[in-house]
Amino acid sequence: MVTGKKKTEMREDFSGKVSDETLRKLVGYNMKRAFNEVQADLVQVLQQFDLRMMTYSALILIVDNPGLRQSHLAEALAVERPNLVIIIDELERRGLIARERLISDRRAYALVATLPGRQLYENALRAVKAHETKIFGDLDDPETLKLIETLRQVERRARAR
Amino acid sequence: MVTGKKKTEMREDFSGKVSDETLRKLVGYNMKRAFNEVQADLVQVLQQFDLRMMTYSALILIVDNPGLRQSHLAEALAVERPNLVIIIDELERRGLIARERLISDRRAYALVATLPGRQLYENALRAVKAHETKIFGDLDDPETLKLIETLRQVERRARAR
DNA sequence: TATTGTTATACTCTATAACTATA
DNA sequence: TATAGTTATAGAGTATAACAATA
Repeated sequence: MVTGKKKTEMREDFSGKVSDETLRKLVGYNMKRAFNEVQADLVQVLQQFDLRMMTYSALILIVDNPGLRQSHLAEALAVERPNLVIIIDELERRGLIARERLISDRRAYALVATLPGRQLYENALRAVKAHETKIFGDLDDPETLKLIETLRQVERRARAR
Repeated sequence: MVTGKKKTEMREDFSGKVSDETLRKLVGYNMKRAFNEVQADLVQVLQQFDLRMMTYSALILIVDNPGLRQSHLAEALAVERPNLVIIIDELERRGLIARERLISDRRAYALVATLPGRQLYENALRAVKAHETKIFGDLDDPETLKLIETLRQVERRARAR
């Protein structure tokens, strides 16, 4: 061996200098690592409101779209219907939303937010925006808007696989 | 009501036009949705090689860093040690890598890729790069490099929470 | 027959505590 | 006493099949 080092000695020289160049050249890997960190911070923010990411996303869509059905909510959030049931159960049990039977189609529910639900929406949104500003910078900056645009384009292109 | 529509009628008008403006203004939500789609495509690509995302990431680092220890690999991949064990088990069982005891510290293993492991690395990497080019465009383009740089910056800022 | 919401279930990913063997 | 790897386990998140009520 040219370096003069023995094989077994070489194999111990990895204290903190592992090469991850190959992985770091892949966009997907960097997306995963970045999102994991963002998510870890967001989870802590939402914990203060006793919300998880999916329960909060659902609450937002229900407040913004009063009366929508579970099936439409599931589609909008890209969640399977069975998984949405427990999310809605939790929001309803906490009195943040209500299931109202439709007269025109008695199979379906119209989902509506309660006053406490709308208040929690506002308070949590303020905290989430602060969290996002901390990580991404001003949310109205051209650079942030460009990032969102890029991500949406990536989503579309990956969806059209 | 000004529109003249009854409440219950309004609550059915949600066929495909759910407003998700609030969520779509949040960078994190767009990251999640984009990554979910990218991941779904990547999973299919790796399935052809009987690899999952974590087994493939681990294989890459072992090939690129012959002799590294499991603890260093776990740290580099941001995976808890117990979860890495089953990943390494699988790679070893398939003859893609080997655990070699260190003489200097008989608690630790040096992880090394086998020839089949290095060959699978090459073949899978070719497929993964094709998948990434399909979704992100040319991987050497300034725009792609900029996206990676942005993601890494986001990762650092979120980590420094 | 088809659809809405539901139940049951299973599989993956991830996180923690405690053990063993070595240091 | 501390560290490397391991075991067991539990919690999320997600996916599918099958059912009851209704269309």
